[in-house]
Amino acid sequence: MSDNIKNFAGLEKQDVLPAGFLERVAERFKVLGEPARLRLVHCLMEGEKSVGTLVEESGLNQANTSRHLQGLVQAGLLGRRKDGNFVYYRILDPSVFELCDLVCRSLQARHREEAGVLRPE
Amino acid sequence: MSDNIKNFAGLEKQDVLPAGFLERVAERFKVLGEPARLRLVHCLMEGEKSVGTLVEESGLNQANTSRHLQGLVQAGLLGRRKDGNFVYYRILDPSVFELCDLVCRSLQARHREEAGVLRPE
DNA sequence: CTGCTAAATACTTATATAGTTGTTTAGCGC
DNA sequence: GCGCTAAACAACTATATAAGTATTTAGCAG
Repeated sequence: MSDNIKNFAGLEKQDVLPAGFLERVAERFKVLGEPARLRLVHCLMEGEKSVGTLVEESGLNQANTSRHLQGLVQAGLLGRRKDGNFVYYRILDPSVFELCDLVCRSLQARHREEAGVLRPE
Repeated sequence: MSDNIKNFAGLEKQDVLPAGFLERVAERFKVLGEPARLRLVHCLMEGEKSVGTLVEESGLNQANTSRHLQGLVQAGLLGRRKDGNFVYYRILDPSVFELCDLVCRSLQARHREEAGVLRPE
């Protein structure tokens, strides 16, 4: 509720954005802007899981699963743990929960507005 | 802090996600996952502005500005108002503020972790 | 009507990336 | 060593989209 919420975390309006700043923020959004990766994140909300498990639950094939998981790790959202023949992934950055939650609520609100007062479809 | 924050806004873990649900969430993230659009959003955090003003302030050319603004409108994030020869855009969905704020804080936290205690690069 | 300006659109090129398939690497048991 | 499995990687295709340029549309003033 402070007024810096109207800007980018703590930066005043008149501040020039640091070089590459928007690019890094965009990178975060971008990695979540893909249904496949979002699906993996959703699966991992139940806790740490192996790649094989994620393949089963997500419906993605093995190669896609692996690559998307890497993207999420690179973005700092997931953590990776190797145990013998298996590799386990988990959500590292708790902001993921809040980000998804925020978007969902916003979409629900918009949906309600569009539908007037009531109407599931 | 409720436990549905660990999922997608109000959905229980065992719930099957509605068809197209992840796609719509991803769409939201995707539209913010572009530095140019993020820059426009940042400009608009000061308030409603015309396309021309946004062209000046963002450094994007006129065509790109116009097209990116359209994407943001379609996603429901911006509102559009036409007045005579000018078109004014404004932020419609307040969740944008919180989303950007969240990502920024998360990036800052990560940056601090990576740097140990101190070290700009 | 003729200019003039603001914004949107059309068209092109270039790039990025998701998906598929097949192969390779790494770790286990024997 | 061999066989088996899990995960990562490579190579390719297809698609999406950002950027640039040029054009068109819309509204104003005269």
